[in-house]
Amino acid sequence: MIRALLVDDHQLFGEGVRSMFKPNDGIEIVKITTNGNNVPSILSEIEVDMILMDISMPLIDGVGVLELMKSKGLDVPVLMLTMHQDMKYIRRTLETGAQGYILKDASKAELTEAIEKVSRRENYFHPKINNQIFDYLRGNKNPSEGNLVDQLSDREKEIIGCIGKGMNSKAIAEVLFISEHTVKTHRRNIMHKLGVKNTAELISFSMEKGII
Amino acid sequence: MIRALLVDDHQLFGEGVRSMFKPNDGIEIVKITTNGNNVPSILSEIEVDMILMDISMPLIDGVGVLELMKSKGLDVPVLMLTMHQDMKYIRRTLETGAQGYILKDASKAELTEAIEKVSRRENYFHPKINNQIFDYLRGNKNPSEGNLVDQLSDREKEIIGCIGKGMNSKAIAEVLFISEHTVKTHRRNIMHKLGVKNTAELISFSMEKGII
DNA sequence: TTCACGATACCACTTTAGAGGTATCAGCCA
DNA sequence: TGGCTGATACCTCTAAAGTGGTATCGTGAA
Repeated sequence: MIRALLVDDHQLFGEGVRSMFKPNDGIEIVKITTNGNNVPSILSEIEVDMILMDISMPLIDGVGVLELMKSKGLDVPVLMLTMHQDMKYIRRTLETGAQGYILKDASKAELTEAIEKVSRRENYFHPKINNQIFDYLRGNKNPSEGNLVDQLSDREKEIIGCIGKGMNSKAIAEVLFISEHTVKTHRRNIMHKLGVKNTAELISFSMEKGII
Repeated sequence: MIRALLVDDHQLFGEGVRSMFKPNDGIEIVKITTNGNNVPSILSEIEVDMILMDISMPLIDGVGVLELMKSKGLDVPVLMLTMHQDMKYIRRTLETGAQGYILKDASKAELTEAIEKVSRRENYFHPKINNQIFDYLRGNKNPSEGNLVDQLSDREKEIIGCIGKGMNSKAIAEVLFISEHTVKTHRRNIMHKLGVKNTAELISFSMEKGII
């Protein structure tokens, strides 16, 4: 019996997956948490063979939880679970050391296979994203290109959020209690880091990446 | 026993929800489809008491399915199921006649209550969005404000797409073989129609609405 | 057949964004 | 300690966006 911890902010999804596995499937979701920050304390209390983790979550995202685990020396194989069939997410995941990647539109059979493999510390990639993985491994050996988002500071993400709401530099300066010059400097740095030409591209990029 | 049809492109979620309901819950997911276009033919084959429908789906979105059902005179109560705690989605849903709205981070108990109510043709709104609903009903009795997106012409949507790619007015003019002046006029009209202040807000609004 | 509307185009003007710099200061890590 | 980085701030200048108009032309609906 493979004991799994499920980390997902969507209660329905979590409970659904839990009740999907019957005893003879060889898999049991022993615990569900909707807050990734709880993962370390849960791992200290109960023993699990692998973690099924959603990538996009409000308090701390899946990649954040992976990093948190790493920093605490917790070494449990992780299968990332997400809706985003998006190379940008997959890159971030691979770079932080997830064991596998599966889409939420996978079937039960695929999920079962993925959980089994990951619990044995084998890699699993959902067929739909395999090609993207190969492309990734072939091209771009340059890690600096991969996780553009991680290069952003919290302040910069905050600024992006304001821009997305339609605020101009002056308005942002007022709510953040900083100078308009500073806001403009931040905007410039952000655009340079993300490699975008203008505000429009910045916003569409940021929304795709999930920064907003 | 309430017989429900589930429309969701995420197989795992669907199978999860299906196996979550035991016979004594009084609810049975009798059919799952990942393609909303199949709903009319399914309804002609099997009888269901209500439909559980995801809003954001690739081929045809939840609102599209509702409209499709309406056009075919199919009258089955629909509970919309989504991750978006976003008034913009809720408006579209209500305007096309959904019976209820529940978030994917709801609990099983909440989902059960929602399904029961909707199957009896009562309205259900997830507690988290109740306040938003009330605000909506209080203000804005003006239906023309609701579906801003529909007011956009195809040309205007095309322009929005270009802006989202980071193109400026000049570049857009070149690829569309029109004058830069014309592009600027379109931008102005678009922003006026959508009620946004600047490009940043235009893009974030458009991406939320799914125009891009 | 008017009439409304979308697509097109132009002018003049103000505001904002964007790009080129430079610089200080606090915190963190080797 | 010394270097790196993020947050802050300022200056200058150009390019672009945004705002105020007006106007023609075709198409499809009333």
